[in-house]
Amino acid sequence: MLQTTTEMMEGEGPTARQQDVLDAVLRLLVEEGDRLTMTAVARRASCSKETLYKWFGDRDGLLTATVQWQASKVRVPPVDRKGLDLASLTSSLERFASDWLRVISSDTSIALNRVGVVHAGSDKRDLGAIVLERGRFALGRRLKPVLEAGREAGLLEFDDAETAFRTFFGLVARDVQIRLLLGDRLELTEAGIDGDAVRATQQFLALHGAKTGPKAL
Amino acid sequence: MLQTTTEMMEGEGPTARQQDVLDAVLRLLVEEGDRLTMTAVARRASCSKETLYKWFGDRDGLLTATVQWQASKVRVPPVDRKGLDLASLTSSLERFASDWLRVISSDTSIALNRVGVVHAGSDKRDLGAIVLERGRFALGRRLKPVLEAGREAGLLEFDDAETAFRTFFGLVARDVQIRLLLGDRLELTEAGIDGDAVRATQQFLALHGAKTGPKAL
DNA sequence: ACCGAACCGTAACGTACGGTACGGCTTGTT
DNA sequence: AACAAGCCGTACCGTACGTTACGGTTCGGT
Repeated sequence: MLQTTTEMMEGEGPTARQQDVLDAVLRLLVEEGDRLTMTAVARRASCSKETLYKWFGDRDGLLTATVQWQASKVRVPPVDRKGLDLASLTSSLERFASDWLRVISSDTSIALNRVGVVHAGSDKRDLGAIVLERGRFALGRRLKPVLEAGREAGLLEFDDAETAFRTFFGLVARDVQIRLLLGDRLELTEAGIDGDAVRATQQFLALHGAKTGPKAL
Repeated sequence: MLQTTTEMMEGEGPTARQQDVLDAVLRLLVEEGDRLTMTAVARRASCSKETLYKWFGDRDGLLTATVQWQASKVRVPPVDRKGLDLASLTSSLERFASDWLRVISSDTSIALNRVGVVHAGSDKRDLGAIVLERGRFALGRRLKPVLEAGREAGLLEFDDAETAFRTFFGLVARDVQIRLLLGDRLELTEAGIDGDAVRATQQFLALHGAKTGPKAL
C-alpha cells in the first residue's frame, strides 16, 4: 500500500537473506498454490511477518518480487550467429524447444503461471503481465534473432518473424502448458522432451525450411 | 459438505430456475473472476443464499455445476464421413480451427479456464479436470474421427491420431490461450480468426497431407 | 380458506487471513 | 558497558466471506 520506496522497488536486487525468503515463497507456492499465507511464509522462511511487510510492502509485493526473482534466475545461453548451417540451426532450434519444454513442465513454472493467471483474473493484472513478459515474450525475443539469422543464411523462409515464432511455439508447446496448468498429470520424461523437441523442429523446418535441396523428413 | 444427495448430483440436469442461477454465476465469473462471493451470486440471481446451499451444497459445488452447465451448452455439429475429399476435409479442419479459436478467446472460456487453473492449484483438482475434459479432450474426441477418416480416404498420413491431433492443436492455438489466461489484451477479429484457421489447416496439411499430387502451399 | 413447501431477503456466526504492534534477542558501534 | 538497529516470535485487530438461521412471502394442493 505504501507508495514510498519499500525497499526492493529500487535498483539493486534482493539481499542474500531476502533471496532466501523469496526461495521459500517459491517452494511454498509450489506446494500450496496461491493460497499460501503470509504467516506460512514467515514460518517457512524463519522470519517475522513484520519483516516481510517492511521488505515487500504487502502480499502482492511479495509475490511480485518472487516472480521477478525466479525470472532473473533463468540464464540465457547466447546463440552464435556465425557459421550458421542447417545442422547448427537445427540443433539450436532443438535446444530452444527442449529448454522451453523443460521450463513449462517444471513445478515452479507451473506454480508461477498459476499465480499469474489468478492475478490476471483480478484487477491486479501485473503478475500475469510479468509472467508473460518473462516467459513467452522473452522466449520470442531470444528466438527471433535465430530465425532471422536462419533466413539470412538462406536456410529458412518466412515473411514475419513473429508469425514464424508463434508457429514454432505452437509446434513445441502444443497442449502441454494448458494441460499442466489444469492439473493434468502429464509425465514428461527426458527422452520424451528431447524427442518432442526434435519432432517440433523437423515440423518447423518442413514448414519454413528453404526449398533448396532435399529436405530432411 | 453434505454427502447426502444435495440435488444436482443426480441424473437430470438443473431446472430452469437453477439454470438461471448458473447463468448468473457464469456472468459474474466473467466479471469478477474467482473472487465472486456467494452473496454476490445470490444478489445477482435474485435468490437466497439458503437456496444456493440447498441446491449446490457449497461454493465448490456451485462452481462445479456452473462449469458443467456451460460445457453442456456446447453443441457438437456432427461431421459426415461420407464423400470425403480434400476440399471437404480442408473445410472441416478450418471449421474446427475457427470454432476452437472462437471458444478459447471467449470471455466465458477464459473465465472458466481461470477457475479450473485456480482449483487445480489447490487440492481440489476436480474443476481443472472437468474443464480439461470438456475442453481439450472433448475436442480431441471430436476431431480424431475426422483425421482417421481423412487417412482412410488417402488424404492424410500419420501414425498416431492422438499425436496428429496435438500437432493440429498446437498449430491452431499457438500462444493464444496462455496469453489470454495471463491477461494479454489479444484482439481476435473475425477475419483474423478465420485467417488463422486457414493458415493452421494449410500447415497441418503440409505436414500430414498425403504426398499424392501437388500439395497446396 | 387453510396448510405446508419452497424460496427470498437479511441478519448473525465463526473463522481465516492480511496487516500491525510489541517485547525480547542478537549484533555491530562507540 | 551502553546503546541503537534490525529482526524474530507472537499476540492482536479488523474485515471479508463462507455458512447457517430465521422471519416473511408466494404458491400449489386439498
